[in-house]
Amino acid sequence: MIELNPLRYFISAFETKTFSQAARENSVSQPTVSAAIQRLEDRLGAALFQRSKSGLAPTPLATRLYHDSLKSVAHLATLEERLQDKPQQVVRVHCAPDMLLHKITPGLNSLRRMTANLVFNFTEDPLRCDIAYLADTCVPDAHNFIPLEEEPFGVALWHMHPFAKLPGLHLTGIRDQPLIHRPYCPNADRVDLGVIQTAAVARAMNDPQLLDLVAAGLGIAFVPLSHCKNAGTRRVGISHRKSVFAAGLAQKLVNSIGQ
Amino acid sequence: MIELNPLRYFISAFETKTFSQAARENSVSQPTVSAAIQRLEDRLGAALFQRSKSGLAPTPLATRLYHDSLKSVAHLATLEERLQDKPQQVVRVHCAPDMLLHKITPGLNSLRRMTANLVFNFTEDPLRCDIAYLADTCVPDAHNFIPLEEEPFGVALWHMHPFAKLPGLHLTGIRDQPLIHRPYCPNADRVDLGVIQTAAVARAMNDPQLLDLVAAGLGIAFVPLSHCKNAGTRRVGISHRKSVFAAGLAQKLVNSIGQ
DNA sequence: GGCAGGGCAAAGGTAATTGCTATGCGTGCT
DNA sequence: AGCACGCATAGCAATTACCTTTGCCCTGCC
Repeated sequence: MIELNPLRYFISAFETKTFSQAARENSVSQPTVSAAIQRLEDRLGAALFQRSKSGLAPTPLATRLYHDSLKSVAHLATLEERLQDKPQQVVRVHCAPDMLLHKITPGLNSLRRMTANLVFNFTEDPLRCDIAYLADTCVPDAHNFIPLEEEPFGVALWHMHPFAKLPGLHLTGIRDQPLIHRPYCPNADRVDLGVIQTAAVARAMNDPQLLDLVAAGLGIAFVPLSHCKNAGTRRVGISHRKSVFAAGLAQKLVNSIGQ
Repeated sequence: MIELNPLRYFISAFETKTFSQAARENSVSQPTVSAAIQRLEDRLGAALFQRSKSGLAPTPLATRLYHDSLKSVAHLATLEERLQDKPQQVVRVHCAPDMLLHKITPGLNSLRRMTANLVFNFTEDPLRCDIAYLADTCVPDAHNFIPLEEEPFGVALWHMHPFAKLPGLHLTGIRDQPLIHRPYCPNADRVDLGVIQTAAVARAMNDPQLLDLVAAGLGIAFVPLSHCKNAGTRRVGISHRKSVFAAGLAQKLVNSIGQ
């Protein structure tokens, strides 16, 4: 009999492609996930993940198992709450325009899977919300915020940009580049303004939009390094900042995401 | 997190209304089922069964839990086999005309719930089948049969029959009663014929049919005691016989049914 | 090239869970 | 009254599930 917990660990691992993240999402240690998935594989007589040097690759069997078990596992995981007539829980989520939602979506996902009758309402208001994902420089005083991590800034470049292949980059080399501004970013003045203002080609309204512009080759932009995953990028040290969460269900999410 | 096994025990208990039968169906001891359901109730903070002196009565909560969890549990219970591409398994079942299917249906049920791609094909042929439910007096020699239990015979009476309220019955009292014959029963000659042949009012083709006739008040019949659960009945000691199962998946079924 | 960080696996120890047997008690049937 | 059956309790054994520590490898950074 395949039990529920191993399947939960597997589902998280399959979605995030890392055992460590799966462990965090399920509030267990990484070896626990390793062992559980090992047992699963032993029992099925075939591998679920290809452990290569650089990350995990799910096998076809894993894909089948995932799609086959997801619904039932999620359903049983929320059985308890459902039977107790829990009222619908609305969680208001705010994601600042200079933050990328995909950083917290795995956490939201696992939270929803474990909670019956849960609805996420996204809001523009960082004050009247249960979870806010924003830079610590714009944390409202009254709120119970939790520091998440620091991340260095870098330069986002079009993947075909000539600089994209350079091993490193100097600020001086950027002077002539068309720059896309981030007026909504609390650190915008510390990054953009100190370098060059004349070559501005656009003023975006949020970072996803901005990254689209970069990816289209319109110009370069100063963004947190983690924002450059999709568009080709090289980094240059400029400053640091912290990302933080608001209270409410936040602690669970922090456990799912932070280290 | 509510695990799978307790839910399986609960589902069996809910269906059969006895913990002991649930234990047999799941190949565990009765205290195990008791404890598991106790834990379930503790966790939910409410009773699932009303333990009265005469049997179990499921609470509304139990009904909700049953319908809510049945599908998911059954789905996950067969995950393993499904992932291993088990071909469809056809199990040919024979139920003799003098046996009542409902005796083995709980076993069939739990077997199907634990097995992926399982189909029961019912057949009239007691030789070419995987499971046969029949009296030991008609067991084919070559087969690997397993004795199930002995059960005494009795007299099936219409529930409004004047005899139905008597504490006991003598064979002499039956002489004048209209009798329904069971020509398909291997012991028919040992029961019917020894008593009276003249008052026969019908010759049924199988026991379910016969019991319908009894329930309609057409007459009385000699049948195994367990056949009289629905129609009002009083018993008279006549003879014993054994019921048995054939090989194949039979052992699992025997565990589910026999003591 | 050297160093730090992150991720996976293996080993050893601990605690909780799950199951069993044995027993007692109350019912119902004979 | 005696017997069979079903549920609950108690005490016990064994598995398991988990954690921490450690080591190794890869990657990214200086």
